[in-house]
Amino acid sequence: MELSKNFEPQAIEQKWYSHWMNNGYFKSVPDEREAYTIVMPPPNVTGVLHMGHCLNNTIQDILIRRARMQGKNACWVPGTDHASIATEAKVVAMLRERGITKSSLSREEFLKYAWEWKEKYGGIILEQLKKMGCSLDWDRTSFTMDPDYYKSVIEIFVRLHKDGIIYRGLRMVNWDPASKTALSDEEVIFKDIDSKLYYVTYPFADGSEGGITVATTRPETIMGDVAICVNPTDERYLNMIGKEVLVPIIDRKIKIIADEYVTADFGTGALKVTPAHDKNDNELGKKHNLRALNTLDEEGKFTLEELEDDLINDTIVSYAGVDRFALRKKIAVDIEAIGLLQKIEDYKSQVGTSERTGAVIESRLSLQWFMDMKKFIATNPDIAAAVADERIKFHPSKAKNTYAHWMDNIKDWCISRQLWWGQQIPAWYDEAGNVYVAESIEALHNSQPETRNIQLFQDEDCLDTWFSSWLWPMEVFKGISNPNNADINYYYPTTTLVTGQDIIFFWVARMVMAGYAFKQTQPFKDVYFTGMVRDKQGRKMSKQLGNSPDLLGLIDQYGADAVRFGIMIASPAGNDILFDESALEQGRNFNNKMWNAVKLLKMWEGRTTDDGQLKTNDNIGLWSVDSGQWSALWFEARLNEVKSEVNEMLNQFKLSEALKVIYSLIWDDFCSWYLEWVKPGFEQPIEKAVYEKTVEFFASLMELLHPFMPFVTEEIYHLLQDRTDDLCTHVYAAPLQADEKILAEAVLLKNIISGLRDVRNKNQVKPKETIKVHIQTAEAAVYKSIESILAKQINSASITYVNDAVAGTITTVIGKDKFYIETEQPLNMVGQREDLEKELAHLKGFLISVEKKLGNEKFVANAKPEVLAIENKKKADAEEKIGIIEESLGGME
RNA sequence: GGGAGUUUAGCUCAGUUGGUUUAGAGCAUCUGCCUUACAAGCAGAGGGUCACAGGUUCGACUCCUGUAACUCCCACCA
Repeated sequence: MELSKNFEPQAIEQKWYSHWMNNGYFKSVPDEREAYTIVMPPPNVTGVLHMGHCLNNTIQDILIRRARMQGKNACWVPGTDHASIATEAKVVAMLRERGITKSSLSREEFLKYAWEWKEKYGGIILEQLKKMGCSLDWDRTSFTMDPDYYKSVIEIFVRLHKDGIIYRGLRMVNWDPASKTALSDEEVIFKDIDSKLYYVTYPFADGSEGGITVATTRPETIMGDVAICVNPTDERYLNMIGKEVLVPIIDRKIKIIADEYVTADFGTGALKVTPAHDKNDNELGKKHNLRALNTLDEEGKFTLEELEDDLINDTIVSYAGVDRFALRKKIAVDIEAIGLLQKIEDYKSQVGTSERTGAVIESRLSLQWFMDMKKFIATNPDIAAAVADERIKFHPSKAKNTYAHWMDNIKDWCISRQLWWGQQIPAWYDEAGNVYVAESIEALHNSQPETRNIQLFQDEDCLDTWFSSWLWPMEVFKGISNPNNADINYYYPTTTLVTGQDIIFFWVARMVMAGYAFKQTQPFKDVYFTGMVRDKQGRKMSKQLGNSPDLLGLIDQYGADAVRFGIMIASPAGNDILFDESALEQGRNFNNKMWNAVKLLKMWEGRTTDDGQLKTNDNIGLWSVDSGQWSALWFEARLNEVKSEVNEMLNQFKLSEALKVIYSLIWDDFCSWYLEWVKPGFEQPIEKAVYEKTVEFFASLMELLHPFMPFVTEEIYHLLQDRTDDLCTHVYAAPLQADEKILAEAVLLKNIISGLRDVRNKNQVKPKETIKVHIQTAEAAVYKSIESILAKQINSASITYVNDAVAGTITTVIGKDKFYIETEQPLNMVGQREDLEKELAHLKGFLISVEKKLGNEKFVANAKPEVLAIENKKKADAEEKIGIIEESLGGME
């Protein structure tokens, strides 16, 4: 079979993914093995794959593939989230394009469109994950609005309501005027926004001279002002407390009141109180028994509805329906016209915006459903404790603090949304305003038969998306809808959760709560937090900036393995990653490197000589070692060494480092050293035992790399020799103890090869020119096992051992041995001297630092004996080397 | 305003409880090679007073204090 020049990923990716699927390798059913479970953070049902998903799912696939190869029962559950607000916004936008407004539709009609949309776009992201090689158990694909899932969410609501944890109340909520719904605190993102501070004077109501001036960023809310508040100790205003002033434009009489809450040194020290439009003002209003006059409708437009009829004038009427931001400017102009605007200052303030729509949030008094979180958490102390005591382990652990802080300061969760796409709140109202909560209308009728005769209306609102996704790790296994089934008992608690730090509150914390509250145990054991994927300059990836690469395009261009490599190689755990396309090139080059190694082996395949079994280390005498066999023994040891290292790193979730180590093992140790050492001369045969060992090594390397780069490794695994099994389900053998002695010998050999190549380079000895090497060493025996490799690697015609300097040669010192290199080149004595002198200076400097340490009585008295021994050895070594170099320099006179 | 984190080579990062030859890797750079697996490659090299200032210690990249810069989280002083 002729192999292509370079690795061509496209065809083989398709081939292997189908093969794995056809063999059902990703399917999991409970059995006697240990389970390794990951539930995928469900992407938004209408989303498309971006770099964040790529990172996240690559990590999950690495973990799940490794677990599978460790012989565990690996189960990775895919699925999507209905993403209430995000999806509804998209459906509304789609309808608008078709000339349909949401308000013209009934709930049923709207949901029909939404489901159509979901069916059309819902699967896209999951299909894209297949292209990345994700080994998900597709039969378990779940959706947060599947019938059973829906039922479970409702059931939990009812349960928590019964327990008095869910309640309905009129509260100040975060209102998103763009999507016309309430939001939870977590969905509000504060941004620094340049705004203005308007200084507005409220004249005294009794007609006396002057008035009180307030500084406000929101003049558009003055029609809702019900008081002016000052600090009771503020001497400027002492005599005004209790006086009445007129609200500009509307001329409402309001009192000047005093409260500690107001800080005297901000603005003018006087605050206008608008209880309907500000959380703090609302608190203040409650305390002082003030009315809350709402002047903005659900879209953030001015409304006169709650204003006193007798105060409404033409100006105010003209404001009706004007958007809050336009109104702000308008009112500023109007107040200036009546001489009450003192000045306008530039001001930077933190403004809350909607996480989804970006709209500026209004604080709005609204009747909503809430969860009393303090009460809820109190039902199970493990919720806070499990993370603190690392029953649930966060990686990186610093996320623990964030979690703890949030738990300590937890506030009630607003769970109702004025949306249709989602689980409709299972509450019914009668005309008298009584509330009935039940799983369904039938359940309600059954439990309270008298309700059959009452006209009931179900709450129009639906639940926050996160109120369904917090059940994800259990309900994907039907843990709520069908408790104690075989799956939930086997797979739950799940093993590892991989997710972004940005949803630690939205999702991670709430899953922990749900886990303990509804299943009495933790939802997962480890949480691996990924950072954010940023561009090369460290900017967030966003559509606006256009710096978000087209993932499928990248997969086409570089191959899925290269993309996986590229995103993982520079991905420190828990830190943001700066995505750079050159990392993908590195991945592609790596593919080619391995591909070419296969080609090399294929060339050897038909040219083996059968020279019996490979000798074991024990029966190799130093004086009769074959270089190929020695190399094989070395690589075996090296492989075992790295396998243990990688294993340890992966246990600690150091995925990026593990990949680096494997990369270097394959590229440097295997390709650059090992293959070159065992490579036969041109058209020469290779010893069969060595060839077979080499194939075995290569397969082991593919095994090690497979979780990271599944396609290329599976392909090579099969190319190396005919197989009846697949790498995908291959189970790792435990690594053996590495032979330390041969590892040390190899380090020496590598150093000498590099050192002598450097000498060749510096003396401009052409690569093709052979040299002769004479070694002056006290331990010639060690060299015997490696001399044939050494000779080949430095293109030396011979290696001989001498006891004295050889005249007319290039002299160099490596370790404690002297090397004399015979070449046809004219000798560059000056260069050599310089090199040796440089080395000598370095050693002398080093020796001084060691001697200084050893000369220090306190050091000798305090240092541990082993440290002292090391220092003494350093000193002896340095002195010995200095002696050797000085001798060499002397010989060069 | 409070809290957490980061600062090591041009770039991205390792550096485990203070001592392991006066700091390691990848990428990039430079030099030499079209050597028969691979120029998307091979061989070799250069490059860091470990952010700054103090302190503890026989000894500090590592521990402590302070400073600076950056990042993130929390908190609606209008």
